[in-house]
Amino acid sequence: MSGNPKIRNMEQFAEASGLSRPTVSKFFNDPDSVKATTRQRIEDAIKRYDFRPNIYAINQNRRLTKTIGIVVPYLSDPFFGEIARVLEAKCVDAGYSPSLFSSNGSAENEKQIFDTLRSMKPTGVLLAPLGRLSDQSAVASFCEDVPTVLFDSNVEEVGRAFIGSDNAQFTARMVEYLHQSGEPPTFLEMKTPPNPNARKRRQGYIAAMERHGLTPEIVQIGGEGWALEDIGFEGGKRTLEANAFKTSTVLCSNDRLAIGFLSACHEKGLKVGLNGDADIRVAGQDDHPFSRFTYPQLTTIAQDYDAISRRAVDTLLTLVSSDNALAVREETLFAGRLIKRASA
Amino acid sequence: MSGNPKIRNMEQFAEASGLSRPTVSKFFNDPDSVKATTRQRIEDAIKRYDFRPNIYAINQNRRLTKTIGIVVPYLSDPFFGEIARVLEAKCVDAGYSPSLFSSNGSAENEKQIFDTLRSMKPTGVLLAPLGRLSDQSAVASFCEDVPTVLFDSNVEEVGRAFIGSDNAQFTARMVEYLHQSGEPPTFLEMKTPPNPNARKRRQGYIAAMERHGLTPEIVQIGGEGWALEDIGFEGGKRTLEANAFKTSTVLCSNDRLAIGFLSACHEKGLKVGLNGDADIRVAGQDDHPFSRFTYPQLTTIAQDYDAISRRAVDTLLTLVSSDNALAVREETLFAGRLIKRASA
DNA sequence: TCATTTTATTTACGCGCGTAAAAAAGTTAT
DNA sequence: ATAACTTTTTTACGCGCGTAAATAAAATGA
Repeated sequence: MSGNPKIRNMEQFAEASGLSRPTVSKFFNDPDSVKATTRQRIEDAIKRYDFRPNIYAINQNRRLTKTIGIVVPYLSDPFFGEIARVLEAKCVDAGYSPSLFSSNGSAENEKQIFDTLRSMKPTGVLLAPLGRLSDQSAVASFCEDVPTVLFDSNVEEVGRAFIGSDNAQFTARMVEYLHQSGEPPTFLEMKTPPNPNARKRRQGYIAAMERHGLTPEIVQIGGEGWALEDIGFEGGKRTLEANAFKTSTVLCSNDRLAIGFLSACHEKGLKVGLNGDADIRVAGQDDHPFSRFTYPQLTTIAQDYDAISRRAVDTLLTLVSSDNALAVREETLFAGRLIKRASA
Repeated sequence: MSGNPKIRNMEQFAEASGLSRPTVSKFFNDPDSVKATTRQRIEDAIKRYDFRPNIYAINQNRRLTKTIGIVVPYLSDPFFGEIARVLEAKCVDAGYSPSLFSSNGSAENEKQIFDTLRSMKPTGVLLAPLGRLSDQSAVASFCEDVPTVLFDSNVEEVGRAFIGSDNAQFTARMVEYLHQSGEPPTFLEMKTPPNPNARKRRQGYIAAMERHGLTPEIVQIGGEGWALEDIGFEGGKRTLEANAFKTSTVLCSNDRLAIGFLSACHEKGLKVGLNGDADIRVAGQDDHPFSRFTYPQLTTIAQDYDAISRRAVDTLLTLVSSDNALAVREETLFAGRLIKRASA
């Protein structure tokens, strides 16, 4: 294939394929902008010499960088890993080069990523901010500079659009189910959760309970950071020891907390499940990839990964293709689907 | 801070800070290459104008791109998520800009990433190849073109170095423990595993069993791809139904398989554990982040994440700083640590 | 203080490509 | 075949920076 390795730039490549450099340049910007026969000649030459234009030279001169930044708060979390995977794929499909970053739970990292992204001059950015932990003004000013679509966790009035889950619906649906199938749940959450969805979920829980004429029962546990399973385990253990649950049905703010809490239940010798011989029912929210493999399998509300990521990319693309003219900042919330499994 | 937003390039920045462009350029290449007072003036000016040189113009002209590519086979796998996180941090510490890619289990993606990386002209690349699924010649030719250190899964004779775990030691240690604490294990693995470590682990198992004068018992389950928990669950269920385990101690090729297999055991009503009243003992390998939260908690061998990632980055950096003169391709294998938990 | 060394400036070119304008060549319709 | 259109070529400039060589200025040292 690469018979002649002597091609070092577009000039030489154009010469070797018997065309002028501007024509070749035009092709690389949009293969359909040249005549079909010309295009064929170039594509043949590409195979023959396997030439690729220098991306740095391209990006230096183009206003449209053809690159999209993707930022998630914690890539080791399979939830975000999965989201990132889908987002990447969709960007590639749309002809963009995704560039992936994880702030790893640190606002300092997040700011550094913003700097890097600014200097990359990307077409647009898909950003799942740290939330409460973020440097709010840093996020806001970044979104001013770069066309950004927020996802997963919302920051009011910031970014061109927000795509996420309808957290109020999540908890409402789950409360309804738990209530009907036995007993209304106590809500288990962190006192200072790293993810801003937590607040919406608590509010949703309270609202749902009150709609049913029930008294909300909330247990808040300590801990900081993103080691949510550990926090759920430690906090759950302490709470169980203190006998602080008013009911024997627990709805956790998210699946990772629930996964830790399940461990705490096991440690305390509690049998978790829906059946009559069980001591406690436990439910989560998110349908985390591992929630199918807990024991018992975790009842939860599934986030619509695919819809969220598809819509996020679509929104960003229409945004940047239409001269950034999204009249009004729109928020799209997707409903969750109840996944009944053995834990509740 | 950004009082004067009029600075658009290094020329203007140099003027605004009362210096010449070459001096400023020198500073950005190496802040210590200019006099302390000059450096201070530039650093003040940076804060005042928050100027950052155009990375595309920089990279076009420098041979040393100051960027390092990181490629993993599956980012949604928390194991690789964690490795990637540590690698990224270490690259940043060393003054490089890491660029993260996941081939998501597809050789096609992997090749595309190679192309992207080639055009990025990175200082070096840290690559965990897909292994068996990789286009072997694509991997080899890429490693010819770009200084690459392989990690996690080895490809013979390819790349400048390999850093990974001593898989033979892993299985040997585990077999020894399981043997001494009860009964030697049957080995559970995929018939066609996506990760090449699997082969080494099987061989290690066989060797270890024979060293103890025992007959190796291997159960291979079907399935393709990276949904290892599902594969472990489905295959495990079928195997249990067929009563195919010769012993009631099972060593899984990796933790994710084990996590799925645990679910299969629960579904079949088997009690997993070390105690006398348990039906079966299950162990894994890797110390996957979730193995502490299975029920029962998974006994496993811990990969030394930190040592592997630290060594991988170090090796790459010395490699590229010493004119790529690593005399001989070196392979570094780290031993695993036995983590005794409740499942075995 | 003057000679020596270190550091900064001036000047000038190159990197690989985008892109605009005008001219040339090729294509299609009548 | 001629006019009208489409596509390609020519020419030429610019992007923002690296970098080299010669020169000038500043710091150091005895």
